[in-house]
Amino acid sequence: MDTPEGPPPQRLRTLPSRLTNQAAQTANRIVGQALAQAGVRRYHYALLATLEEYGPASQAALGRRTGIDRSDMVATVNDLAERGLLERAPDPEDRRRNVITITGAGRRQLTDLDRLVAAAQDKFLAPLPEADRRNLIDLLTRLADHHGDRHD
Amino acid sequence: MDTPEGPPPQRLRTLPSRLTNQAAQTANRIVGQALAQAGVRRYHYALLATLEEYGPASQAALGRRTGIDRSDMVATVNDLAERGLLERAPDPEDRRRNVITITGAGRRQLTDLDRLVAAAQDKFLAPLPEADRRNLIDLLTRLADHHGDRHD
DNA sequence: GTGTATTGTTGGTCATACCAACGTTGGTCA
DNA sequence: TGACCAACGTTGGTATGACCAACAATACAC
Repeated sequence: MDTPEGPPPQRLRTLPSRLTNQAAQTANRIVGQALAQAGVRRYHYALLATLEEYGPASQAALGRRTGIDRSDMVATVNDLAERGLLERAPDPEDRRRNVITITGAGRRQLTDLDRLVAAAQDKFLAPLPEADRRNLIDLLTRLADHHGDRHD
Repeated sequence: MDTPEGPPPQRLRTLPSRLTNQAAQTANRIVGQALAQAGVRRYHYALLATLEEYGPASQAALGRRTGIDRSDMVATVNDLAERGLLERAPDPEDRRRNVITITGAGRRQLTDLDRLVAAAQDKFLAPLPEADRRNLIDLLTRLADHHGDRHD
């Protein structure tokens, strides 16, 4: 066999949306595999990191910070609560809310995850020297800032 | 109250994999909406573009070029065949294969899609001046080239 | 000829990202 | 005080993309 691959068409080869997607797919594969070593997914990591940085918060507030939908947040909190990585308690000051608090075990788990995620970033960005990495982060940040506020 | 939004945690804010994902999500939303105006999805566009550029090919070959899985290719070809945008015929020279050929209607549709996709790219990259766009494409291409050949 | 590979196809799985609707609760303001 | 409206957690969906395993038919190599 000798035609294992042919290049994708010109039209797609340099299409920014497609390149971005490919990179995201690669990143997700690498980060996903890394997190899987600890038995968690991206949502879990994002939630633990947010809790540790901002302290206890309601599910809705956590959803706003992480970009995770309210309904998906329910399942994510369920998962982590079952493992004792966070606690869900009714908010006495507003009975509509649950207060979500990270536990000691959660913090310890987060430390491990940080290490795994950092290694994954390095693998993802392997071909780029430091200056290019900063450059990429800058460009993507500008895209995120511009599109961030949902102006459709 | 007045904290409708808070920023995501520091840990996530500059995480390359996350920034890449956000950008990809934005791109997919924009491109997806554009293609939806013509009633198609990304796979459909990729397939039509590949057919037009390389001419008739088997489903497996098309899958290799586009990165679409064989099984997903079946459904994609089904969709487009039903609409008369391509034709599926058994290959007389290799009876395992189907030869997929784009039709005149397919070419016309592709012209429209090209226009929609181009506009979507522009919307996606709106905050970046031309030099930065080229820069971004370059960086992402280098990532794709490095990760392209599945070296896990 | 026998065994191996490829092809199209079926029928799944998983993760992410959404949306609509519901009952409960809080807050507004008339 | 009561009527509305908004926010919350929750359930139960949907769509898309990206996979994987298995199968019968066919081609190819030895």
